[in-house]
Amino acid sequence: METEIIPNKIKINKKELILSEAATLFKEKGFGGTSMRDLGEKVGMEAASMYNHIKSKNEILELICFKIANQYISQLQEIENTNQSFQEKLNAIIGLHVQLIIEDAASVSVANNDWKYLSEEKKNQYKQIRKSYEKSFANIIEQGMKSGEFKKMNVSVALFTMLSSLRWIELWYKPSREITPQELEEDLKTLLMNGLNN
Amino acid sequence: METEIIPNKIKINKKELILSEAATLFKEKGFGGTSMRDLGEKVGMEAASMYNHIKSKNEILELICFKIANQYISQLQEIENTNQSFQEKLNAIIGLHVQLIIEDAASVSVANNDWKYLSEEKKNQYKQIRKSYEKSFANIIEQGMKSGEFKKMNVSVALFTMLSSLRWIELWYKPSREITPQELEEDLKTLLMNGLNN
DNA sequence: GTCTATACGTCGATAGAC
DNA sequence: GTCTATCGACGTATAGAC
Repeated sequence: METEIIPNKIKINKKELILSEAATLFKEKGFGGTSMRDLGEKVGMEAASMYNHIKSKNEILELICFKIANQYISQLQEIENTNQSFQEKLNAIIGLHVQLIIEDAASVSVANNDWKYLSEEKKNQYKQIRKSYEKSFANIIEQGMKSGEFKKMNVSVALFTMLSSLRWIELWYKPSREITPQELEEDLKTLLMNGLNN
Repeated sequence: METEIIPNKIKINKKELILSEAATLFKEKGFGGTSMRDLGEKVGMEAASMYNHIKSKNEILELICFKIANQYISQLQEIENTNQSFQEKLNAIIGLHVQLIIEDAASVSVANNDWKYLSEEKKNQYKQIRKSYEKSFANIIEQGMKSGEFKKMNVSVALFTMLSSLRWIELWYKPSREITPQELEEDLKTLLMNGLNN
């Protein structure tokens, strides 16, 4: 392991550097719009040299997408296994999304937008993971409707409205915005749980 | 004009056919993932032959993106110029998005996702149009907050939450879904204006 | 492990016959 | 207006020197 610690900054190895720069570029220009030569330039390496660290351009995409997918899955499971009310669970999910986006906006963006460029096999795997995430999420909503905590409506409409309300953050949030992550999270919870109407 | 009417089906000319098939393919595989040869196959024509109808692959993208952008802009202006309450105006905007997506989901998807592949000049034009749309939308939200109709919160958070809540429909809605456009619109209005909580 | 050179495919687009 | 043939650019990836 060549990882070493430098004051206030974790120095990452070449492979991690490639993945990190790739996420930034894919977010900006899309997977198809980013060439290995573009990426090499950012990494400070000829395109050919990167093949000593990764197997293919597609492997980069896979590593990014599945890293994010696994984070969402594992954290959702933790939320599911608590004894909170359904309302509290939904609030926790909103917090989870805000947190993951703020931690690594570029990778989340790639997972959300460029997964369709995965190989057929990996794409199917990815879709299955996503589906299972949506199913768990939908279950919480549905149970909350049955318990009377939530309004009764089409569960898919509620699910996808919440999911996409959480996705735009990745496109919009920058540390320079005049809003803290805490305020962002607060407003989102208010809006989704109680609506805009006064 | 070689357009002619066939019972229950409007026969469109070659250029419109190319644009329509392109929107479907771009939505499915992305602009970068779709080759002119792919498109030619769907249209029933060699790739080279399409250049008798369009100037370039990029022109196809421009025509799709600006057609949609102009529809949103002009219809938003109509809503702005009415004497409704701000709440009613927001409801009308929700209805506008549902309607445009149901009319032409593929083109809306392309305008939302592939605009970044526009030429530098056209991309700037597009971003400006989008910005002006967002500004008008934000004004309605802000005025409603001032009038006391809406809860006071960060206007951008409210704006982008609403906008992205309306975007997922394009990815999800199919006529085969067990929900009518009317029910979809109704649930969206309830959720965004009054929240999920009971 | 990084480089240069390059193989080899596919891309958008054009030329010119019909 | 459609075709076949093809150009030149650029894509990913590999080979082999250092």
